[in-house]
Amino acid sequence: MARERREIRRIESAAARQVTFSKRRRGLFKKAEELAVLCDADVALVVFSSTGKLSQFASSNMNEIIDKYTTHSKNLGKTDKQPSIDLNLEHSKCSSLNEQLAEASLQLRQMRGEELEGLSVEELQQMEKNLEAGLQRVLCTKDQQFMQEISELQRKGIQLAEENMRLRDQMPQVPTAGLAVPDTENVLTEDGQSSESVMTALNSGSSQDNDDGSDISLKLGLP
Amino acid sequence: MARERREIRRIESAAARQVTFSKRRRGLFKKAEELAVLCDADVALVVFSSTGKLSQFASSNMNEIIDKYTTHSKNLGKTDKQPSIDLNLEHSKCSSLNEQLAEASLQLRQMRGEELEGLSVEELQQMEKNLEAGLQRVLCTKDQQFMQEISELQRKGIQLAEENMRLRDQMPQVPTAGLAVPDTENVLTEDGQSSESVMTALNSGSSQDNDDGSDISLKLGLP
DNA sequence: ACCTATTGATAACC
DNA sequence: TGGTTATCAATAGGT
Repeated sequence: MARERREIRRIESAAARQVTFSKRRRGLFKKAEELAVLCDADVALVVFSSTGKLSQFASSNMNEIIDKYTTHSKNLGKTDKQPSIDLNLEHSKCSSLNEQLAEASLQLRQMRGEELEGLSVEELQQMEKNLEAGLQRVLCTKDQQFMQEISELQRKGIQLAEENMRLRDQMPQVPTAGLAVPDTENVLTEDGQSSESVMTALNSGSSQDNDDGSDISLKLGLP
Repeated sequence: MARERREIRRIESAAARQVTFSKRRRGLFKKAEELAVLCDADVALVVFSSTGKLSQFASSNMNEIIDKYTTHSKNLGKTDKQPSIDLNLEHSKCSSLNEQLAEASLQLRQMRGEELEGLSVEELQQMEKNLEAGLQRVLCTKDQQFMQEISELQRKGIQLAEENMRLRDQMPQVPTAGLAVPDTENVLTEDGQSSESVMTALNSGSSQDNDDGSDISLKLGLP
Protein backbone atom coordinates (compact mmCIF):
# COMPACT_ATOMS: atom_id res chain seq x y z
CA MET A 1 0.00 0.00 0.00
CA ALA A 2 2.42 2.58 -0.97
CA ARG A 3 4.75 3.88 -3.58
CA GLU A 4 5.16 0.39 -4.78
CA ARG A 5 3.58 -2.92 -4.00
CA ARG A 6 5.62 -5.14 -1.74
CA GLU A 7 5.69 -8.89 -1.92
CA ILE A 8 4.72 -10.59 1.30
CA ARG A 9 7.88 -12.44 2.08
CA ARG A 10 10.62 -11.97 4.61
CA ILE A 11 12.43 -8.67 4.12
CA GLU A 12 16.08 -9.50 3.73
CA SER A 13 17.61 -6.19 4.75
CA ALA A 14 17.65 -6.05 8.53
CA ALA A 15 17.34 -2.29 8.54
CA ALA A 16 14.37 -2.18 6.20
CA ARG A 17 12.77 -5.01 8.14
CA GLN A 18 13.08 -3.02 11.34
CA VAL A 19 11.50 0.06 9.79
CA THR A 20 8.63 -1.89 8.30
CA PHE A 21 8.15 -3.70 11.57
CA SER A 22 7.74 -0.45 13.50
CA LYS A 23 5.25 0.97 11.06
CA ARG A 24 3.18 -2.12 10.49
CA ARG A 25 3.13 -3.00 14.14
CA ARG A 26 1.61 0.37 14.90
CA GLY A 27 -0.99 -0.20 12.19
CA LEU A 28 -1.80 -3.67 13.43
CA PHE A 29 -2.31 -2.55 16.99
CA LYS A 30 -4.52 0.29 15.85
CA LYS A 31 -6.70 -2.08 13.86
CA ALA A 32 -6.87 -4.50 16.75
CA GLU A 33 -8.13 -1.78 19.01
CA GLU A 34 -10.62 -0.54 16.44
CA LEU A 35 -12.06 -4.03 16.05
CA ALA A 36 -12.40 -4.35 19.78
CA VAL A 37 -14.17 -1.03 20.15
CA LEU A 38 -16.37 -1.09 17.06
CA CYS A 39 -17.53 -4.66 17.44
CA ASP A 40 -17.34 -5.01 21.17
CA ALA A 41 -14.92 -7.90 20.79
CA ASP A 42 -12.28 -9.15 23.16
CA VAL A 43 -8.93 -8.93 21.44
CA ALA A 44 -5.48 -9.99 22.56
CA LEU A 45 -2.41 -9.42 20.43
CA VAL A 46 1.13 -10.45 21.26
CA VAL A 47 4.06 -9.66 18.99
CA PHE A 48 7.70 -10.62 19.37
CA SER A 49 10.03 -8.83 17.01
CA SER A 50 12.74 -10.84 15.30
CA THR A 51 15.12 -9.46 17.92
CA GLY A 52 12.90 -10.85 20.67
CA LYS A 53 11.29 -7.63 21.86
CA LEU A 54 7.74 -8.00 23.12
CA SER A 55 4.75 -5.81 22.30
CA GLN A 56 1.23 -6.53 23.40
CA PHE A 57 -2.31 -5.28 23.20
CA ALA A 58 -5.39 -6.49 25.00
CA SER A 59 -8.83 -4.95 24.84
CA SER A 60 -9.46 -6.01 28.42
CA ASN A 61 -7.06 -7.97 30.54
CA MET A 62 -4.40 -9.96 28.77
CA ASN A 63 -4.25 -12.77 31.28
CA GLU A 64 -8.01 -13.11 31.35
CA ILE A 65 -8.14 -13.40 27.60
CA ILE A 66 -5.36 -15.92 27.58
CA ASP A 67 -7.18 -17.90 30.24
CA LYS A 68 -10.34 -17.78 28.22
CA TYR A 69 -8.39 -18.92 25.20
CA THR A 70 -6.70 -21.82 26.94
CA THR A 71 -10.04 -22.85 28.40
CA HIS A 72 -11.65 -22.83 24.99
CA SER A 73 -8.89 -24.73 23.25
CA LYS A 74 -8.45 -27.11 26.17
CA ASN A 75 -11.86 -28.50 25.36
CA LEU A 76 -10.39 -30.04 22.28
CA GLY A 77 -6.79 -30.48 23.22
CA LYS A 78 -5.96 -32.15 26.45
CA THR A 79 -6.80 -34.31 29.36
CA ASP A 80 -3.38 -33.84 30.88
CA LYS A 81 -2.80 -33.06 34.45
CA GLN A 82 -0.83 -33.56 37.58
CA PRO A 83 2.76 -32.45 37.61
CA SER A 84 2.23 -28.76 38.20
CA ILE A 85 1.22 -26.80 35.16
CA ASP A 86 4.10 -24.39 35.53
CA LEU A 87 6.63 -27.16 35.38
CA ASN A 88 5.00 -28.60 32.31
CA LEU A 89 5.11 -25.23 30.67
CA GLU A 90 8.76 -24.77 31.50
CA HIS A 91 9.56 -28.21 30.28
CA SER A 92 7.81 -27.85 26.96
CA LYS A 93 9.51 -24.51 26.54
CA CYS A 94 12.82 -26.22 27.13
CA SER A 95 12.07 -28.88 24.58
CA SER A 96 11.08 -26.30 22.09
CA LEU A 97 14.20 -24.27 22.75
CA ASN A 98 16.25 -27.39 22.44
CA GLU A 99 14.76 -28.11 19.06
CA GLN A 100 15.28 -24.57 17.89
CA LEU A 101 18.87 -24.65 19.07
CA ALA A 102 19.48 -27.96 17.33
CA GLU A 103 18.03 -26.56 14.14
CA ALA A 104 20.08 -23.39 14.39
CA SER A 105 23.33 -25.21 14.97
CA LEU A 106 22.60 -27.60 12.15
CA GLN A 107 22.12 -24.61 9.90
CA LEU A 108 25.37 -23.11 11.14
CA ARG A 109 27.26 -26.31 10.54
CA GLN A 110 25.78 -26.58 7.10
CA MET A 111 26.75 -23.03 6.29
CA ARG A 112 30.26 -24.01 7.25
CA GLY A 113 30.01 -26.84 4.79
CA GLU A 114 29.42 -29.71 7.19
CA GLU A 115 26.66 -32.31 7.10
CA LEU A 116 25.53 -31.44 3.63
CA GLU A 117 24.93 -35.06 2.69
CA GLY A 118 21.20 -35.13 3.14
CA LEU A 119 20.44 -31.95 1.21
CA SER A 120 18.76 -31.84 -2.15
CA VAL A 121 20.25 -30.03 -5.08
CA GLU A 122 17.68 -27.29 -4.65
CA GLU A 123 18.59 -26.81 -1.01
CA LEU A 124 22.24 -26.71 -1.92
CA GLN A 125 21.60 -24.05 -4.51
CA GLN A 126 19.70 -22.01 -1.98
CA MET A 127 22.59 -22.30 0.45
CA GLU A 128 24.99 -21.29 -2.26
CA LYS A 129 22.92 -18.20 -2.90
CA ASN A 130 22.76 -17.33 0.80
CA LEU A 131 26.47 -17.87 1.29
CA GLU A 132 27.36 -15.74 -1.67
CA ALA A 133 25.06 -12.97 -0.51
CA GLY A 134 26.48 -13.14 3.00
CA LEU A 135 30.01 -13.15 1.69
CA GLN A 136 29.33 -10.10 -0.41
CA ARG A 137 27.96 -8.21 2.56
CA VAL A 138 30.88 -9.23 4.73
CA LEU A 139 33.35 -8.07 2.12
CA CYS A 140 31.52 -4.79 1.80
CA THR A 141 31.56 -4.21 5.52
CA LYS A 142 35.21 -5.13 5.76
CA ASP A 143 36.12 -2.70 3.04
CA GLN A 144 34.20 0.03 4.75
CA GLN A 145 36.10 -0.59 7.95
CA PHE A 146 39.40 -0.55 6.10
CA MET A 147 38.54 2.75 4.53
CA GLN A 148 37.53 4.16 7.85
CA GLU A 149 40.81 3.06 9.36
CA ILE A 150 42.69 4.59 6.48
CA SER A 151 40.93 7.90 6.85
CA GLU A 152 41.80 7.89 10.50
CA LEU A 153 45.44 7.18 9.74
CA GLN A 154 45.53 9.91 7.15
CA ARG A 155 44.06 12.33 9.60
CA LYS A 156 46.64 11.42 12.20
CA GLY A 157 49.42 11.58 9.64
CA ILE A 158 48.50 15.07 8.65
CA GLN A 159 48.20 16.11 12.25
CA LEU A 160 51.69 14.81 12.84
CA ALA A 161 53.00 16.56 9.78
CA GLU A 162 51.58 19.81 10.99
CA GLU A 163 53.06 19.30 14.42
CA ASN A 164 56.32 18.61 12.69
CA MET A 165 56.11 21.81 10.75
CA ARG A 166 55.38 23.82 13.84
CA LEU A 167 58.36 22.36 15.56
CA ARG A 168 60.58 23.20 12.65
CA ASP A 169 59.31 26.72 12.67
CA GLN A 170 60.31 27.01 16.27
CA MET A 171 63.82 25.86 15.41
CA PRO A 172 64.96 28.11 12.62
CA GLN A 173 68.60 27.17 13.23
CA VAL A 174 68.04 23.75 11.67
CA PRO A 175 68.52 24.05 7.93
CA THR A 176 65.66 22.40 6.02
CA ALA A 177 67.77 21.10 3.21
CA GLY A 178 66.52 18.87 0.41
CA LEU A 179 62.97 17.91 -0.52
CA ALA A 180 61.15 18.92 2.54
CA VAL A 181 58.27 21.09 3.60
CA PRO A 182 56.08 22.89 1.17
CA ASP A 183 55.09 24.61 4.40
CA THR A 184 52.01 26.76 4.16
CA GLU A 185 49.95 24.15 2.39
CA ASN A 186 48.25 22.42 5.25
CA VAL A 187 45.89 24.99 6.59
CA LEU A 188 43.89 23.99 9.61
CA THR A 189 40.13 23.91 9.53
CA GLU A 190 38.12 24.46 12.68
CA ASP A 191 38.20 20.91 13.97
CA GLY A 192 41.85 20.48 13.28
CA GLN A 193 41.48 18.61 10.00
CA SER A 194 43.34 20.04 7.08
CA SER A 195 41.54 20.62 3.83
CA GLU A 196 43.93 18.26 2.13
CA SER A 197 43.11 15.36 4.40
CA VAL A 198 39.46 15.80 3.68
CA MET A 199 39.99 15.65 -0.03
CA THR A 200 42.16 12.56 0.26
CA ALA A 201 39.53 10.79 2.32
CA LEU A 202 36.93 11.65 -0.26
CA ASN A 203 39.01 10.25 -3.07
CA SER A 204 39.76 6.97 -1.35
CA GLY A 205 36.12 6.69 -0.43
CA SER A 206 34.90 6.77 -3.98
CA SER A 207 37.29 4.05 -5.10
CA GLN A 208 35.24 1.38 -3.35
CA ASP A 209 33.30 -0.74 -5.78
CA ASN A 210 34.73 -4.14 -6.57
CA ASP A 211 34.18 -6.89 -4.02
CA ASP A 212 37.56 -7.75 -2.62
CA GLY A 213 40.15 -6.63 -5.06
CA SER A 214 40.49 -3.53 -3.01
CA ASP A 215 43.73 -1.90 -3.96
CA ILE A 216 43.81 0.96 -1.61
CA SER A 217 47.01 2.90 -1.76
CA LEU A 218 47.96 4.80 1.29
CA LYS A 219 49.67 8.08 0.77
CA LEU A 220 50.47 10.37 3.57
CA GLY A 221 51.13 13.70 2.03
CA LEU A 222 54.34 14.07 3.93
CA PRO A 223 56.34 17.20 3.50
CA MET B 1 -12.10 3.94 5.21
CA ALA B 2 -14.89 3.98 2.85
CA ARG B 3 -17.84 5.81 1.51
CA GLU B 4 -17.94 7.66 4.72
CA ARG B 5 -15.73 7.90 7.72
CA ARG B 6 -16.87 5.88 10.68
CA GLU B 7 -16.33 6.93 14.22
CA ILE B 8 -14.49 4.40 16.31
CA ARG B 9 -17.10 3.60 18.89
CA ARG B 10 -19.28 0.62 19.56
CA ILE B 11 -21.71 -0.09 16.69
CA GLU B 12 -25.16 -0.19 18.17
CA SER B 13 -26.94 -2.20 15.51
CA ALA B 14 -26.15 -5.85 16.14
CA ALA B 15 -26.47 -6.70 12.46
CA ALA B 16 -24.12 -3.97 11.30
CA ARG B 17 -21.75 -4.87 14.10
CA GLN B 18 -21.66 -8.46 12.91
CA VAL B 19 -20.98 -7.45 9.32
CA THR B 20 -18.21 -5.08 10.30
CA PHE B 21 -16.76 -7.69 12.62
CA SER B 22 -16.46 -10.22 9.81
CA LYS B 23 -14.84 -7.80 7.45
CA ARG B 24 -12.44 -6.23 9.88
CA ARG B 25 -11.52 -9.49 11.49
CA ARG B 26 -10.41 -10.84 8.14
CA GLY B 27 -8.36 -7.69 7.56
CA LEU B 28 -6.78 -7.87 10.99
CA PHE B 29 -5.72 -11.48 10.61
CA LYS B 30 -4.29 -10.75 7.20
CA LYS B 31 -2.23 -7.90 8.57
CA ALA B 32 -1.07 -10.02 11.47
CA GLU B 33 0.20 -12.67 9.12
CA GLU B 34 1.84 -10.11 6.86
CA LEU B 35 3.72 -8.62 9.80
CA ALA B 36 4.88 -12.07 10.84
CA VAL B 37 6.10 -12.95 7.37
CA LEU B 38 7.59 -9.62 6.32
CA CYS B 39 9.38 -8.92 9.55
CA ASP B 40 10.09 -12.43 10.74
CA ALA B 41 8.12 -11.71 13.90
CA ASP B 42 6.28 -14.05 16.17
CA VAL B 43 2.65 -12.99 16.29
CA ALA B 44 -0.27 -14.34 18.29
CA LEU B 45 -3.77 -12.95 17.91
CA VAL B 46 -6.84 -14.06 19.84
CA VAL B 47 -10.27 -12.61 19.18
CA PHE B 48 -13.54 -13.31 20.93
CA SER B 49 -16.57 -11.92 19.15
CA SER B 50 -19.25 -10.23 21.20
CA THR B 51 -21.17 -13.48 20.91
CA GLY B 52 -18.25 -15.35 22.45
CA LYS B 53 -16.94 -17.04 19.35
CA LEU B 54 -13.19 -17.57 19.29
CA SER B 55 -10.86 -16.87 16.38
CA GLN B 56 -7.12 -17.14 16.60
CA PHE B 57 -3.95 -16.68 14.61
CA ALA B 58 -0.39 -17.58 15.51
CA SER B 59 2.63 -17.27 13.28
CA SER B 60 4.19 -20.27 14.96
CA ASN B 61 2.70 -22.18 17.85
CA MET B 62 0.09 -20.39 19.90
CA ASN B 63 1.00 -22.05 23.17
CA GLU B 64 4.67 -21.39 22.70
CA ILE B 65 4.02 -17.73 22.06
CA ILE B 66 1.79 -17.48 25.09
CA ASP B 67 4.48 -19.17 27.16
CA LYS B 68 7.06 -16.74 25.88
CA TYR B 69 4.71 -13.90 26.70
CA THR B 70 4.03 -15.03 30.25
CA THR B 71 7.75 -15.53 30.80
CA HIS B 72 8.57 -12.07 29.52
CA SER B 73 5.92 -10.28 31.49
CA LYS B 74 6.79 -12.27 34.58
CA ASN B 75 10.22 -10.70 34.49
CA LEU B 76 8.80 -7.22 34.81
CA GLY B 77 5.45 -7.71 36.44
CA LYS B 78 5.96 -9.77 39.52
CA THR B 79 7.82 -10.25 42.70
CA ASP B 80 7.22 -13.92 42.29
CA LYS B 81 8.37 -16.07 45.12
CA GLN B 82 9.97 -19.47 45.29
CA PRO B 83 8.32 -21.43 42.51
CA SER B 84 9.88 -24.70 43.66
CA ILE B 85 13.45 -25.74 43.09
CA ASP B 86 12.54 -27.92 40.15
CA LEU B 87 11.03 -24.99 38.42
CA ASN B 88 14.09 -22.88 39.12
CA LEU B 89 16.27 -25.55 37.64
CA GLU B 90 14.13 -25.77 34.57
CA HIS B 91 14.15 -22.04 34.31
CA SER B 92 17.89 -21.68 34.48
CA LYS B 93 18.21 -24.41 31.90
CA CYS B 94 15.83 -22.41 29.78
CA SER B 95 17.80 -19.23 30.20
CA SER B 96 20.96 -20.94 29.18
CA LEU B 97 19.25 -22.42 26.15
CA ASN B 98 17.83 -19.04 25.35
CA GLU B 99 21.29 -17.49 25.43
CA GLN B 100 22.72 -20.21 23.26
CA LEU B 101 19.89 -19.82 20.82
CA ALA B 102 20.35 -16.06 20.71
CA GLU B 103 24.05 -16.52 20.06
CA ALA B 104 23.41 -19.08 17.35
CA SER B 105 20.87 -16.95 15.55
CA LEU B 106 23.13 -13.93 15.77
CA GLN B 107 25.83 -15.97 14.10
CA LEU B 108 23.39 -17.12 11.45
CA ARG B 109 22.24 -13.57 10.77
CA GLN B 110 25.83 -12.44 10.55
CA MET B 111 26.67 -15.22 8.13
CA ARG B 112 23.82 -13.95 6.04
CA GLY B 113 25.47 -10.56 6.15
CA GLU B 114 23.25 -8.82 8.67
CA GLU B 115 24.25 -6.96 11.81
CA LEU B 116 27.90 -6.80 10.89
CA GLU B 117 28.28 -3.29 12.21
CA GLY B 118 29.95 -4.12 15.50
CA LEU B 119 32.55 -6.53 14.16
CA SER B 120 36.25 -5.83 13.97
CA VAL B 121 38.23 -6.22 10.79
CA GLU B 122 39.78 -9.40 12.18
CA GLU B 123 36.37 -10.90 12.90
CA LEU B 124 35.19 -9.95 9.46
CA GLN B 125 38.16 -11.61 7.89
CA GLN B 126 37.49 -14.75 9.88
CA MET B 127 33.88 -14.72 8.70
CA GLU B 128 35.01 -14.23 5.15
CA LYS B 129 37.25 -17.26 5.46
CA ASN B 130 34.46 -19.36 6.95
CA LEU B 131 31.97 -18.28 4.33
CA GLU B 132 34.35 -19.02 1.52
CA ALA B 133 35.18 -22.42 2.95
CA GLY B 134 31.50 -23.20 3.42
CA LEU B 135 30.69 -22.04 -0.06
CA GLN B 136 33.43 -24.22 -1.52
CA ARG B 137 32.11 -27.27 0.31
CA VAL B 138 28.56 -26.54 -0.75
CA LEU B 139 29.65 -26.22 -4.37
CA CYS B 140 31.58 -29.46 -4.10
CA THR B 141 28.64 -31.31 -2.63
CA LYS B 142 26.32 -29.90 -5.22
CA ASP B 143 28.60 -31.03 -8.03
CA GLN B 144 28.85 -34.47 -6.50
CA GLN B 145 25.09 -34.73 -6.38
CA PHE B 146 24.81 -33.61 -9.96
CA MET B 147 27.33 -36.19 -11.05
CA GLN B 148 25.63 -38.88 -9.05
CA GLU B 149 22.31 -38.00 -10.60
CA ILE B 150 23.88 -38.06 -14.02
CA SER B 151 25.48 -41.44 -13.46
CA GLU B 152 22.18 -42.80 -12.32
CA LEU B 153 20.43 -41.45 -15.38
CA GLN B 154 23.11 -42.81 -17.65
CA ARG B 155 22.78 -46.21 -16.03
CA LYS B 156 19.05 -46.18 -16.56
CA GLY B 157 19.48 -44.95 -20.09
CA ILE B 158 21.80 -47.77 -20.95
CA GLN B 159 19.48 -50.25 -19.32
CA LEU B 160 16.65 -48.95 -21.43
CA ALA B 161 18.72 -49.01 -24.55
CA GLU B 162 19.55 -52.62 -23.95
CA GLU B 163 15.95 -53.46 -23.26
CA ASN B 164 15.10 -51.68 -26.46
CA MET B 165 17.58 -53.71 -28.42
CA ARG B 166 16.28 -56.95 -26.99
CA LEU B 167 12.76 -56.03 -27.95
CA ARG B 168 13.80 -55.22 -31.45
CA ASP B 169 15.54 -58.55 -31.73
CA GLN B 170 12.38 -60.28 -30.66
CA MET B 171 10.34 -58.48 -33.33
CA PRO B 172 12.25 -58.82 -36.56
CA GLN B 173 9.03 -58.32 -38.52
CA VAL B 174 8.87 -54.65 -37.55
CA PRO B 175 10.97 -52.60 -39.92
CA THR B 176 12.89 -49.96 -38.04
CA ALA B 177 12.20 -47.35 -40.65
CA GLY B 178 13.31 -43.79 -40.07
CA LEU B 179 13.76 -42.47 -36.59
CA ALA B 180 10.29 -43.09 -35.33
CA VAL B 181 9.53 -45.82 -32.91
CA PRO B 182 5.76 -45.88 -32.75
CA ASP B 183 3.66 -47.18 -29.90
CA THR B 184 6.08 -49.67 -28.40
CA GLU B 185 7.66 -46.77 -26.59
CA ASN B 186 6.39 -47.13 -23.12
CA VAL B 187 8.06 -50.29 -22.03
CA LEU B 188 8.27 -50.92 -18.37
CA THR B 189 11.65 -51.42 -16.81
CA GLU B 190 12.17 -53.66 -13.86
CA ASP B 191 11.19 -51.11 -11.30
CA GLY B 192 8.12 -50.02 -13.15
CA GLN B 193 9.36 -46.77 -14.64
CA SER B 194 8.52 -46.11 -18.24
CA SER B 195 11.16 -45.04 -20.67
CA GLU B 196 9.28 -41.86 -21.29
CA SER B 197 9.53 -40.75 -17.68
CA VAL B 198 13.23 -41.36 -17.74
CA MET B 199 13.71 -39.28 -20.84
CA THR B 200 11.79 -36.48 -19.28
CA ALA B 201 14.00 -36.67 -16.23
CA LEU B 202 17.05 -36.56 -18.44
CA ASN B 203 15.90 -33.43 -20.17
CA SER B 204 15.00 -31.56 -17.05
CA GLY B 205 18.19 -32.65 -15.38
CA SER B 206 20.51 -31.52 -18.09
CA SER B 207 18.96 -28.10 -18.41
CA GLN B 208 20.65 -27.08 -15.20
CA ASP B 209 24.08 -25.69 -15.86
CA ASN B 210 24.46 -21.98 -16.03
CA ASP B 211 24.82 -20.96 -12.39
CA ASP B 212 28.24 -22.21 -11.52
CA GLY B 213 29.97 -22.84 -14.74
CA SER B 214 29.73 -26.60 -14.81
CA ASP B 215 28.58 -27.47 -18.27
CA ILE B 216 28.13 -31.17 -18.26
CA SER B 217 26.64 -32.51 -21.43
CA LEU B 218 24.81 -35.76 -21.20
CA LYS B 219 25.17 -38.23 -24.01
CA LEU B 220 23.61 -41.63 -23.93
CA GLY B 221 25.59 -43.91 -26.17
CA LEU B 222 22.55 -45.18 -28.00
CA PRO B 223 23.01 -48.15 -30.32
C1' DA C 1 -21.95 -11.94 -1.38
C1' DC C 2 -20.37 -8.40 -4.57
C1' DC C 3 -19.31 -3.45 -5.91
C1' DT C 4 -16.81 0.97 -5.74
C1' DA C 5 -16.15 5.58 -3.76
C1' DT C 6 -13.60 6.86 -0.25
C1' DT C 7 -10.67 6.67 3.62
C1' DG C 8 -6.71 4.55 5.70
C1' DA C 9 -2.21 2.37 5.65
C1' DT C 10 2.23 2.38 4.14
C1' DA C 11 6.83 2.03 0.97
C1' DA C 12 10.17 4.87 -0.36
C1' DC C 13 12.50 8.89 0.54
C1' DC C 14 14.54 12.61 3.80
C1' DT D 1 13.10 7.60 14.92
C1' DG D 2 9.85 10.69 12.94
C1' DG D 3 7.72 13.43 8.85
C1' DT D 4 6.09 13.65 3.81
C1' DT D 5 3.93 11.94 -0.30
C1' DA D 6 2.47 8.93 -3.99
C1' DT D 7 0.25 4.69 -4.11
C1' DC D 8 -1.87 0.67 -2.80
C1' DA D 9 -5.23 -1.73 0.23
C1' DA D 10 -9.23 -1.98 3.37
C1' DT D 11 -13.68 -1.09 3.88
C1' DA D 12 -18.62 1.53 4.56
C1' DG D 13 -22.55 1.71 2.51
C1' DG D 14 -25.36 0.25 -0.99
C1' DT D 15 -27.18 -3.52 -4.16
